[in-house]
Amino acid sequence: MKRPEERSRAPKKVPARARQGDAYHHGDLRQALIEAARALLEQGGLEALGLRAAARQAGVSQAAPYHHFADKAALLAAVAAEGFRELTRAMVLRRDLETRPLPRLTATGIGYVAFATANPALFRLMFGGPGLNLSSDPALGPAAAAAYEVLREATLKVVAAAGRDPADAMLVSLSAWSLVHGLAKLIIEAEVDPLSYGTATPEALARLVLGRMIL
Amino acid sequence: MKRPEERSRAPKKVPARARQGDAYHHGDLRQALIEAARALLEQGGLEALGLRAAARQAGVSQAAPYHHFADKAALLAAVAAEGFRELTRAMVLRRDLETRPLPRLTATGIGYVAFATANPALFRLMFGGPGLNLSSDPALGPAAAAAYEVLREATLKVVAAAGRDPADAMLVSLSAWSLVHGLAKLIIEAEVDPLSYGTATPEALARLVLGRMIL
DNA sequence: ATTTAATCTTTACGTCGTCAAGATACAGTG
DNA sequence: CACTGTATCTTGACGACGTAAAGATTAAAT
Repeated sequence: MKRPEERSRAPKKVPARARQGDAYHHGDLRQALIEAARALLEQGGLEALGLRAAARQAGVSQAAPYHHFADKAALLAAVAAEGFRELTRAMVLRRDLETRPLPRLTATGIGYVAFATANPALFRLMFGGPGLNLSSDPALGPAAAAAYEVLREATLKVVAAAGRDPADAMLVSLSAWSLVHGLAKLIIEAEVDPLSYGTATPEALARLVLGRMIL
Repeated sequence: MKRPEERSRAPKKVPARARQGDAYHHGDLRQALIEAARALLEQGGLEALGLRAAARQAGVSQAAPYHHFADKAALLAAVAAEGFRELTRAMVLRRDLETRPLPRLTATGIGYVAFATANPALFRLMFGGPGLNLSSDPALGPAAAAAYEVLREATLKVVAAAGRDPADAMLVSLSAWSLVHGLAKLIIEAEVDPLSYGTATPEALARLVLGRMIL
């Protein structure tokens, strides 16, 4: 009984079928567990997400997940990594609606906040889930770095277009990241209400805050 | 057996002594539990903090805490509330070293980041501990609001001194809060290393980022 | 067709949050 | 001072969780 960390995970020689009558071998339990975890996350928040609950939701015994994930943290990391990829998509999607550097940066930031507020439990998991840090899982760090890279690149272009010292770009990126991350977290955790600021949606509030941002 | 939520908590008619030989009645178990929780938090992080563990640390049986806290979330809320009061002190302390409005605001923000990075587990608990939201406990929301008030007041003064529209103050406050909160969270969770920015301490990095802040 | 390896199940252990029932000590009344 | 109520603490138990070990079942390779 080989344990997941020692198994080759890349080629995986997929069984080419996932026939339904097969009660024993599931087909792709790994993905099913990730999806089950996502569903639990959206319905009951972080506390509702557990290994046994995910196994139940996937219609499988409680110990089955251990053939696909080393432990609970590994499942959470897989879900979080998927979250970071979705966050990246959310930012890129909005960024590409604009052409000039500054609006592109602003749109990227709005995408960040929009994703976070639309998926609060997932966002919470991504940053500081239980037993989870960005360097724990080998796939999690890169996924997070890719997301940040979108923000970093956008600020870099703005700094260049503004004729600023490129050496400042790193700090500007960090500031921008801090601003959008903090705003997202505050809306989620501290229950900052967009309505209190005369805006209907979190995106609109993000637009207001980011509009005040000066390099 | 009255339950804590129905008990009068204010006057409390303190037993006037906490003699040591008394193995049964503890003296002030409530405070002892809070302190035990704080110790667990600092040593083992959020996951190490549990009702049973706190009871063990306080040298008391597993069910004893239920005479002082309705459930686990109530204990966490008490610890978090204390955290918010300490955060407030940390900000006020640094703010009062300055006299001009803008440096006072900057110092307040640096205090925020310094406190968060010095007490990462506590800060995590304060914003989004398990089963904890700022409106769950009747004492938690006010403690958090008091902390924010320090930041809000500092930005208000700066906005006034700069001759800006006071109506903007709310948004400026939110932006400042977002910036320091995001920076603190990123240092804690995303492992942003101050050394990568040529600074030795989180405070120094905060000073750099906040130095870029323009109203 | 036989073997090997991967996947899934059952059973079990220790820990956790929580509850119910009982023991113990304090506080105020007569 | 004795009595009584009430707050506090203990023991014991229940169900849920993460995890491990050992066995059953199926797929893939020889």
